[in-house]
Amino acid sequence: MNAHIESVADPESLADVRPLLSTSPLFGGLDEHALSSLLPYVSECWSAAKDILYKQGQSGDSVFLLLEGSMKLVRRSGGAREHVVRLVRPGEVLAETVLFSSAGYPETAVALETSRLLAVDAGQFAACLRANPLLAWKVMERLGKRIEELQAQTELLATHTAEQKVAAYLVRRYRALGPSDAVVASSCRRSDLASLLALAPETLCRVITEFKHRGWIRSDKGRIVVIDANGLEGAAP
Amino acid sequence: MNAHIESVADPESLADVRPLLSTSPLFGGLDEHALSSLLPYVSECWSAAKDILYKQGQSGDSVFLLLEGSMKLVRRSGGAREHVVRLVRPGEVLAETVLFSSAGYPETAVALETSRLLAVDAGQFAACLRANPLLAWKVMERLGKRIEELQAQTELLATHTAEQKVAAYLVRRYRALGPSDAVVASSCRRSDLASLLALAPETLCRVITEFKHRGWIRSDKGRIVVIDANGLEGAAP
DNA sequence: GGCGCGCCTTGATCCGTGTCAATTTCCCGG
DNA sequence: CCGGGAAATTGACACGGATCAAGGCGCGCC
Repeated sequence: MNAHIESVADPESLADVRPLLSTSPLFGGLDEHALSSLLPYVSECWSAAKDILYKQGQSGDSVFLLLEGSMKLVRRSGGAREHVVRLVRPGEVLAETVLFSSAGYPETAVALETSRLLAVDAGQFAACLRANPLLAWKVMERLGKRIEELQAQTELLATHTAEQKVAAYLVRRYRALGPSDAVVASSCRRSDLASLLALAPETLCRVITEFKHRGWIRSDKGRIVVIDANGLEGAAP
Repeated sequence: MNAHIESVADPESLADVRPLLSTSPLFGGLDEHALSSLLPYVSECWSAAKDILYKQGQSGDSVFLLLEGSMKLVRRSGGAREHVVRLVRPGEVLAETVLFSSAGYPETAVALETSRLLAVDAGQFAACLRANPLLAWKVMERLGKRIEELQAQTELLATHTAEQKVAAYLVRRYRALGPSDAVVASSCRRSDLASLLALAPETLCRVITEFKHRGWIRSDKGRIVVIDANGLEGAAP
């Protein structure tokens, strides 16, 4: 049930990791020396669908980079109420805040499909950051992006009408993926998406059927495909 | 109407700036050399009530540290609808994302009362970050805190009932200030607070009077004083 | 010190969305 | 290929909060 983490001592794994690092958005552009200093603390890691990669509150000893697949980050605050905070796609970083906070993982990470990740030891990574300004700079850029995403998310939740929330979300995802790929939401249950947008699953369903009738999107078994981005934008002020 | 920025060449100002820096949460703990390298790019800066410190979209050339007073950050997205994104208190940093993004200031900063700030040149500060790993580390910690705050804010907005939103906000502020100071919201209009919580001003008003009747808070002309934090917590799941 | 504007407050009404419940579809295992 | 269960859909209904409208208070300006 838990994620399988490849041993760092596995030579096969080590051989694989380096090219993965250098092509990743986070570590790309680092010089040879920086990459080598990081390498011993990086390991490949797989999660099958529904696997829990880490649990909220658990002491955080790794930061993750998602290579393939997708994951959802779920947070349980106070009551029994559980809330999807984020959907993670390839190229994104999970559990960044573990680097600074000693409170452990702030949320639970669950794989939506079979996923491949890189796990980076948090303590060693922090040490590398202090020694390598270029790497530190890249991490800061990444944190800045996360802040912008979160601001967009708060704005989305501040919107009152359900149609605006969904339209704004679809447009944002559509733009982030580039117009080449119109598949916006995939491999996540409707109820997960609803939770992310702070909507009841039934409401989300109604909005989606409405948008389909207007010819803005197409819903292809679990996937949502954007057809008319302009139409959606008109509904998301 | 605009903020008054002291010239960096003003010797009086320069003399003042150093102790301000070393006692600030962001720059405190830096060695002499780092402080000195930063000093030429830091200037003191005042904003009177209702002054605009910077405007959304304007090219961002400075990051700010609030020393005294309070400010609100307002964002206008798409439509004419304006939305308060954040209330800033002394010790906090404004416009951090300007360091990484070239899109200019992401929001407009308005002073709620007479406020004193430090302005740090963004380009020079970025250069210092690259040269000084300890400073970079402090900035990253700060960014991590902002991310946690934003996550708390999204969670707050995802809450559906108005009472829960207000109670959660008051408790969060109360804890952040330490139990010594029970004055949670001050110097901001009710409508600003309502906008921050994505509520209609009328609704916020009703909730506040309700909480007063329950003996949880006291509302003293523009200020809100927490009396019974436990009671509030009971309403904020 | 009095006037006037703007904000807070209070009241009444309506719409949107959460909730509950029933049915259908999808997915996976037998 | 068929069967079971979970998720997705669709419908009916009630409730919370947004909206509209009016009154009261404080504050700044003259």
